[in-house]
Amino acid sequence: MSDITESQKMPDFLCCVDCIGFNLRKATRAVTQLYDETLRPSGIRGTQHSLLVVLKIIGPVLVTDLAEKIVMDRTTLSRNLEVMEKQGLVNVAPGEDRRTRWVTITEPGSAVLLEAYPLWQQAQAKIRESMGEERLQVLMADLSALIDVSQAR
Amino acid sequence: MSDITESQKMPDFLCCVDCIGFNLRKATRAVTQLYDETLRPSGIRGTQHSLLVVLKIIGPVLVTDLAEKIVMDRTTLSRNLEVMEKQGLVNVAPGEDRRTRWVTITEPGSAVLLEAYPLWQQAQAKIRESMGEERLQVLMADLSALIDVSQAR
DNA sequence: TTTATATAGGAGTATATACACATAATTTTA
DNA sequence: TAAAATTATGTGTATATACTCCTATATAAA
Repeated sequence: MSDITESQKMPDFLCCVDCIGFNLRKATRAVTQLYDETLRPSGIRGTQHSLLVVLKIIGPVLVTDLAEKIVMDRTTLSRNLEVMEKQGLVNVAPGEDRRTRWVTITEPGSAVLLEAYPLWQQAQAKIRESMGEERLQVLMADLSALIDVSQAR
Repeated sequence: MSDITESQKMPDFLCCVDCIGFNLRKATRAVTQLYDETLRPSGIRGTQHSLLVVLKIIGPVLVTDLAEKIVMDRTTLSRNLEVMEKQGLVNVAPGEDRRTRWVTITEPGSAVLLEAYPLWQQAQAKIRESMGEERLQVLMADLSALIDVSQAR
């Protein structure tokens, strides 16, 4: 067998099905669907729920700061906030520095969040009870580590 | 303190930042960006790369079967395939059962996949070397378990 | 103080995602 | 075999995602 033949051999790509990104996206699709479905009676999705939660805890906050906090592209966050502002869930208002926008959860937003709470608990409990507490703690730490290595430049 | 006051107390939502869905999406955004950025010279994204890999290994395959295999909504897959067909990466052709469509990776699709291989390896290695092999094995198993519990009805 | 640079955000475009509904073809049932 | 049920897929609509380019504003430098 010649070296040329050896070096030109087509890989079988079997190892590529272990792609971290692929498997993360796959799991995220399934899990997001569970949360979305469970949250449906509240009228908001998982993404919106998470955004309201963060705003409730750390808001008011600037768009760019919020984006960095939740590891979301600034423009993605802007588009998401646009929808939620139309729905009356959040308020986006210019600051003293007129380049900036302060994002705040509204009173209706807080009400929806409260209404969604038992629903969110239900989805969260389903996973928690199946996976177990310790396993989830490890998973959370690993997800955090994935963010760190992915953002390391 | 009365029972009514107690029961009406607003939760602080701090526990909600441990939402599995939220943290999964957060990590997926970061990791997907790493793969997308690394794959950029090949002209395809992580999602498309994964799709080509699966097609290379198990194709030709019907749309619905492929969707189930990769835990993706059938209509989402259709939309993604539409783009990739326009780019000449895949072929979608009707089967004998005229309701069905067989999806196949094309010759150009295979070529792109081969070109993307070292790039994908680079992104994968970066994460692998940072996280370690055993930790990743556990993570993969946990992601798989998340899919199972999320889809359990 | 004018100019250069940096920062915050928006707009255009494109892919990724999925639900509700519709259609066409096949299979099952009466 | 004709009607009913099932199956495979497509369409309309909406949110989620992010890159590139652009504008407005503020800060630093000359």
